[in-house]
Formats: sequence, C-alpha cells, structure tokens
Amino acid sequence: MSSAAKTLDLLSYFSTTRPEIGLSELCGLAGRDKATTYRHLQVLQEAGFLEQSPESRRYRLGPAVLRLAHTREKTVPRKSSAMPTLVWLAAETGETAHVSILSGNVLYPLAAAESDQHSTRAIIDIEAFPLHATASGLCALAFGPADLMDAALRDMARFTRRTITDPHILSQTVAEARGAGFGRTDRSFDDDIHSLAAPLFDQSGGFAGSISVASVATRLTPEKDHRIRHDLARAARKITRNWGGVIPDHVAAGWARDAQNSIALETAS
Amino acid sequence: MSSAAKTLDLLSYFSTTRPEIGLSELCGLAGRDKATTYRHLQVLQEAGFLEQSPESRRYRLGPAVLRLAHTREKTVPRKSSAMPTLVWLAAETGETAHVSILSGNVLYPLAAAESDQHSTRAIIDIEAFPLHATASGLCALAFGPADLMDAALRDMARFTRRTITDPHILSQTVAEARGAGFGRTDRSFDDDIHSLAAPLFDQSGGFAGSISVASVATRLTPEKDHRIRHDLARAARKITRNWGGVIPDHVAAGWARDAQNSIALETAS
DNA sequence: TGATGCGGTTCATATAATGAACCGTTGGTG
DNA sequence: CACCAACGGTTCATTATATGAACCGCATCA
Repeated sequence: MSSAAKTLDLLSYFSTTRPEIGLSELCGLAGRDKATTYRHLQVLQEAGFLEQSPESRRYRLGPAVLRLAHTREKTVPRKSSAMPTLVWLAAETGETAHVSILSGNVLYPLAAAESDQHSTRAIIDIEAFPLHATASGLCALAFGPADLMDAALRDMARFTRRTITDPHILSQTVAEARGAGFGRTDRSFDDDIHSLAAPLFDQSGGFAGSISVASVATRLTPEKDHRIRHDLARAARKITRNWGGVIPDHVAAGWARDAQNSIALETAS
Repeated sequence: MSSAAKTLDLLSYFSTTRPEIGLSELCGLAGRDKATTYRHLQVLQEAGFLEQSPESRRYRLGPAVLRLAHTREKTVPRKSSAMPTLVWLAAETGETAHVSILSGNVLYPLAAAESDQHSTRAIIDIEAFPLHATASGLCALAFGPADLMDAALRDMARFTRRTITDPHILSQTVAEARGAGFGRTDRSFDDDIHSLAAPLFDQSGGFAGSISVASVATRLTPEKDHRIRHDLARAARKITRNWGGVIPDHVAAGWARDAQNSIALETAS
C-alpha cells in the first residue's frame, strides 16, 4: 500500500457518526503507527482535506472537500439529474427512495427522497450500503463486478435476525436478483424495512449504482410490491438514460418479463 | 514534498472549467513525471476521488468527494467554522466583528466577537441587519441578488441623522461598495459606530453573507481604516473557503487593488 | 505528586517512490 | 496505405522518502 493510499484511507474514517477524530484514536482505527499517521494528517491538513479543532486538537473534514464536491456535481451532475425521478418514485410509491452509486467496492448513498404520504417512514442514513444486507447491495452483487462478492463475504455483519450471513444463501439470493432484475431484502438491515432495488448502468452497460424503495414492512401488500417493481424499473430506465448509460438486454428482458407477469396477475384477479 | 502531498495536489487541477484531464495533460500541469503521475492517479481512482471516463480515458472527480462533502456539511455548521476567524478579526482590529448570513431577503446575524482592547465597544444586538444602514447590508445589496434592493427600498428606516434614506444615494453607495469590494457606513445605524464589511460567498460564487467590523467612530484613523480593510479581506477569504465558497474574480480584484493602494499610501508617507 | 494518556518530534533504518526508456494502440496525414 | 506523433500505460535499476521505537512536554486525574 502506497503512502498516498494510506493517507487517503484516513479520510474514510470520518463520518457523520464520527465527525472528529484524535491522533491516537485514528491510529487505533487505521492500525498504523502514530508518527506515520501524524505526518499523513499534516499532509491532509495542508491540502485542506482536514482541519484541526483548535480547542480539542481533534481532526475533522476540511473545506477542500466542499470545493471538490461542488466541481464534481457541476460537471458530472448525477445527483441533480437523478433527483426529479427519485422524488417522483417516492411520491408514486408513498415510500422512501434511495439512489446509490458504486465506487470501488463501496456502494455510496447519492440521494434520497421521502414521501409525505405516511407518518411512518423508512429513514436510512448510512455511509455505505451493506452489500449483503440491502436490496441495493444485492443489485450491486448481481450486476456489478465479480470481485464485489469477495468484498461482501469479507464483511457480513448481522443487522437483524434475518440478515443473510450464510455465503451460500447470499449467492443464491444474488442469483435470484440477477434473474429477476430486482434486488430484494425483507427486514435484513432494519427490523421494520422491506426493500426493493433495481440496478443503474453506465455508458458501457456496466453497473453504476442502484435505485431502491424502502417500505415499512407491515404495509407492503402483494399489489403494492408489483407496483413498486414497475415504478422501480421505470425510474431505473430514466436515471440510467440521464446518466448516459445503457441497460443491458438481459436486464431489460427481466423487467419486461416481470411487467408481463404483473399484468397477467392483474387480469386474472 | 511527500508523495501523498503530490497525489492530493493533483486534485487541485480539477475545476468546473477543467473537469476532465488526461494523463499527459496532468503531467504538464503538475510538472511531474508520467509514470509517477499515473501511479498517483491510480491511487486516487482506487480511493474513489477520481474516475476515468471509459471512452476518453481522461480523469474526472469521483463520487468519494460527494460523501466527504456530505459529512462535512452535516457536521461542521457555518457558525463554528466562522468563529475562529471572527475572534481573530476582533483581536487584530481591536473592535467588534460580526458575521451575518442572508436568508431570503433578511440578513441575519450569525456570530459576533468582541475585542477586550478597549473599554468602549460597539455592541450590536439585532434580529436582522438593516440593508440600507449597515455595512453588511450594503455588501448584501452590492453582491447579493438584485431583488434585495427592492426589499431595502421598502424599509428605509432612519436610525441616525446620517442614515441613508434617499434611494439614489443608496444605489450610488451600493455601486461604490461593489467597486471597492467593501461596504462602509459611517454612523448611519448608531451615532457612535463606523462599520466596514466584506462579502462572503457560497459554492457558486453567490452572496452568502457578510463579515463586518464595527468600530467606535471617534477612534478610527485612516491607518486603522486601511488595516481593517486588509484584515476584513483576509477574514472574508478564509470564511468563504471554510464554507466551501468561491470568491468571484471581480471581488478578489477589488481587494487586491485596495491592498495596492494601501501599500502605495504607506510608502508615500 | 506520580501515573497516565495525549499530541507532537527525532533519527537510524528500511521500504517505497521515482523517471528514462520502453510498449501497444489510436488517429490523423502526405 | 504506411508513416508518424501522441496518447495511456509499464518496467526496473536507482535513489529518495516513509517508517516506527523511543522520546518530549503537557495536560488531566487519582
């Protein structure tokens, strides 16, 4: 691991739940020497990526990240181009919708939209979507690069009684997601949340991220489940197009099959 | 220069005007070897700070910066990030310093710091800065949205004998502020207070708020006036940067011109 | 008042960064 | 069509830089 990589890695320990970190604390988290960590922190501080609280002497994220994010958002506006569709999806389903993007082995939340239809809502505020425990994560495993599965197997934290922790069950669930074109988790990340997700793709048809709807589990009916899948496919198509991406044929086929089944069920009932 | 610093430095070449950079191009910009730059780019890419456009093979800012910016924004409120600079400004000038933020048509006080240098101090405790009668307000009118002037004209309350109540004089004063990069009011809000202010900007170079120094009018000398303007520009630059903002070129130019004039006056005397 | 833990520093050692020269590909040109 | 130039990317001997055990001074606290 290069010293630059180690330096950058330090930034990943900062989050909304741990916004300030002291030198020794960070040494413990990163498992590295104090002198080394100190020098790395100095570099990050001089570049404006971190700043030190004058009183607590602890470190926190600096203003440079704001500038970079602004540039990124202005020039690659994935967030703002996904937002209208996301808001529509939340309104249409009456639930909370999320868009996540894959970077390396991490599935980052990009944007979220809530519906004001119900007073109980799914609120998920996390730094990264667990690959094995969220519908979005299952989509990443199903449609993303193969080595993601290794990363997923390395960290199969248990969040609820229903969290998948068995590698065989995980790969089976992922295979189902790949066939259906949707990821699904039922109370596997949170005890009250049922989640459905569809994949988003980039220019070359590679996996770019996921769009998901997190429902309060108790109010999910089979009809609503169908409708969410229908809306998800529509939203995924739209956002993928907005991002300049293309949906691989087998995924489009999966969604079409799903829509056919829904129609068949509706006419039968 | 450490390799980590060199790696981070590469990020600074990305901007809204140059959102994508190729390997060779970046070598030229940074003045570094191609192999070295390439490895640095790999590190940044693996960390998610950069990504490579599949077709053009050029690099652009990645999604990791969004996550960091989100964390920073959630955990470092504007007040506490402005406070150290404000305290410094008060100490440096020996007067009272204020930071205000614009919300809608109202310029709210965000924070204040006093100096203990003098026993007489400017104490201003208000709900909102009057746009026409305070230096901060003049900055808002000079650098903020155009419709602020309407709001200002609607309420031109007289506070002192010197309060500007004539619309033409107001727009003339605002024009002067726009040219100088500073707002100034002399005993127009309080009979004893002379005030100087500089604008603060947001991510897109829009007006975000003001920073001001309220002096006891009787002890303001021309030298001190120069010094306050110099310190104000410095503080405004710093707070704007802390807030992730960018200072528009014409404002930066105004401040630079002002600094030149000060130097010229000093050498002349 | 001694023990503990903190942020920060030193210096000999060891490891990782470096860049000239290289390769394969692409795209424009006489 | 063959040539060339410029691109992104790779190699390997050389060299400079990163590293960490031990250290310092300073708080806090028993």
